[in-house]
Amino acid sequence: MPQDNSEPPKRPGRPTMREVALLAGVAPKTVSRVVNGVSTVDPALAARVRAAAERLGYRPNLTASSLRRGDGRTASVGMLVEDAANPYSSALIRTVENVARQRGVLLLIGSLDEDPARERALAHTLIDRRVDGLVIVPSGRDQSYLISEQNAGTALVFVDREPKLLDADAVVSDNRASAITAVDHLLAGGHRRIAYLGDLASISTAAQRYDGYTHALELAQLPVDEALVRQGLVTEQAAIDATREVLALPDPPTALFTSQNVVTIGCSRALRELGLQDRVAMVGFDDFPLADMLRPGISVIAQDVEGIGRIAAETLFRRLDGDQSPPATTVLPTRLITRGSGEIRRGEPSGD
Amino acid sequence: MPQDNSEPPKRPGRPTMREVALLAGVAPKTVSRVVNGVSTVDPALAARVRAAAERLGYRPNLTASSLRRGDGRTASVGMLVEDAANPYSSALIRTVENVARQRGVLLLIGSLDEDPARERALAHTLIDRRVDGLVIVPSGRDQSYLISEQNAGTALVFVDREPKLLDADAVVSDNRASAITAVDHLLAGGHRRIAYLGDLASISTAAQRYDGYTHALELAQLPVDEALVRQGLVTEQAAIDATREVLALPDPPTALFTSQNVVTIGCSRALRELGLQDRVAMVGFDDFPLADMLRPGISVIAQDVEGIGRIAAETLFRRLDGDQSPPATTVLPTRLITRGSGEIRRGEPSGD
DNA sequence: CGACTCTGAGACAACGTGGTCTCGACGTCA
DNA sequence: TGACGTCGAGACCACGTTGTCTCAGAGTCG
Repeated sequence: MPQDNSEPPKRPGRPTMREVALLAGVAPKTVSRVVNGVSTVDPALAARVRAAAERLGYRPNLTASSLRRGDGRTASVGMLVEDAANPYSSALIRTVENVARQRGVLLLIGSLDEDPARERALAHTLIDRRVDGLVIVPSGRDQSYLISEQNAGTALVFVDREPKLLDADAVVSDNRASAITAVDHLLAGGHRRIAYLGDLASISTAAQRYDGYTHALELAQLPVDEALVRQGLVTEQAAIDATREVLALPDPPTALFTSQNVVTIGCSRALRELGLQDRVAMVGFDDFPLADMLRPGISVIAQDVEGIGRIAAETLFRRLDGDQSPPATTVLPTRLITRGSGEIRRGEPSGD
Repeated sequence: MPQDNSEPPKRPGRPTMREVALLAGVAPKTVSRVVNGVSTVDPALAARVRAAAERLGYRPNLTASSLRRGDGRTASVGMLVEDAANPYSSALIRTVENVARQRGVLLLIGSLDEDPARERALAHTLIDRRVDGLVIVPSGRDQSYLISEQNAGTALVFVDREPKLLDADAVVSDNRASAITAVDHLLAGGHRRIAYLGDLASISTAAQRYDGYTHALELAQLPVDEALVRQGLVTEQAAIDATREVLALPDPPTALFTSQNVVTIGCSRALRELGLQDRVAMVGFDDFPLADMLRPGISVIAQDVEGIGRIAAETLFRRLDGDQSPPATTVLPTRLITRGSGEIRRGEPSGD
């Protein structure tokens, strides 16, 4: 029977089911039933329990609950991205979050900064917290360390880059084909000397984009001039420097293909500084905010980030719901968005 | 003693301490000691335990651990922001993550989309997972629902906006003074009709910025013309429409003060469409990527987002380390960044 | 050499919860 | 009316871990 003294609980720490049970005059198990909405509880009893819980400020302990529960699910999912602050990663996080929220699942996030050691360390920390699944944009070249986790029932979905030495679901863009599209677009503008500016060649997507670049040139029966290829550009400043250097060559490129966000922005900055933004064509990989507001607008290969995130999340939850089909890679198409910078023809300044 | 059959564990689920103990021929408690690096364990025994753990692919269960541990800490912190995808929120997340990582603490994140109901719901979900602390950019006007959690020992730090009906630490920018700085800057350019374009007046920071706007005008002995004030602009499109409307007035403003990111970008877009970007001055609140690459560059009041995030995280962990001093609000200064748009003088197009 | 301390490892219980089983009360029907 | 089924609530224990206590064996010292 509920007491009627109205002081708040003075004991430090949090009230437990036992205390609620004591106050309501029932067994802890009955409190458990009420909290979990089991329908066989007498409505009057349930009301008493709820009142007691309310009075004590009781909150169920999901940690204990998931420990005891049969399936051991924690209703949380880990997400490892390159850098939570960059637009691509944060858009991905938000999209996965949207899907997860509908299931009452929370996201644990971590940034890897392209560091394979951190990938392993953070993945393990997440696993030690028994997340139900992991969404990973991998930094390393070997995910075999996750095999035992996969066997133990942790759902794994890779995003942007496929897992290595591990058979798991992945959701990626068609990097090679998209790079070919970009370079073809520049070739159609009459360009014959097209530079490639990209980040670490060790990143598989970067490698695929470079592969597309060389392939497109070969198809056009053009040589790949090593002098026009600059890789390993990690910072905006590196991209700026590289752009200056290739444009200072005796026979400079008339167009640039940039393999990634940060590089694109750096190149764009360099072109502006040199006053060449209307004379040198540029197509970048990855869209970014305000790309349309620059003059000229920056033409890009846009990935379907929301689609990628949504499908990744859906794939993950399908696995958690018991889908046993063999792991598969979903390849999403990209889109060439023409805004001006990519439509500058050889020898003709943009009319913008 | 370790066995030497080398098959991987076939049992479904994850190996536990007991199984490691069994394989190593020790008591579970000894495994616990080894895992936790207790130094009193015989090195040879510890090595045997580690080998057994390795062979089984054992990973400690932090869920169970934190349940049993005296302090009940989970080494995780919840973070509720407006929208994980927006640059301000994602920068904040990343900064807090950096501090948290040094302590091996993980971040659980949630987006509120300015929905007070979601704030409460997500805060409770995080509490049910027994996060050690919460970093919140609040959406609602009442955080008293957190009082019991605060009493129960959950550390709380509010960011960007102070808590209401709750006494807790906060880290904010000086919104009112910064708005005055912005408006003064426009007044110094000779402007007398300055529009205010802002988002929901119900958001405390927006209200403070508006307050600064009116105050600056009053100090200059100028009237606040209601026709030049547009609030509740939540989307970029709303900002575009509002900009068009105020500029279509019989006596249009010659300068705009925009209270927030999305609004600033919308206004900037509208000015461009109208061809007025070099004639109408603009200062925005909150910096954003590429603001310097537009023509003219967008002058802004920049918050010290990294400072805010870092101090918020440090304050949180100081509380978790036992700091009992009364809750305090840390106010961080902002910085006016002049890039062109705010330096357009009345009646003179920018020379940019 | 016996009583002492000290050290390292194990036995035991408990953290907060939910699965399982039990049991009393009640209703039903022959 | 008595045997049986049903149903709601509690007793009991286990989930994986660690705090506490115990204890065997080694070391120490008068």
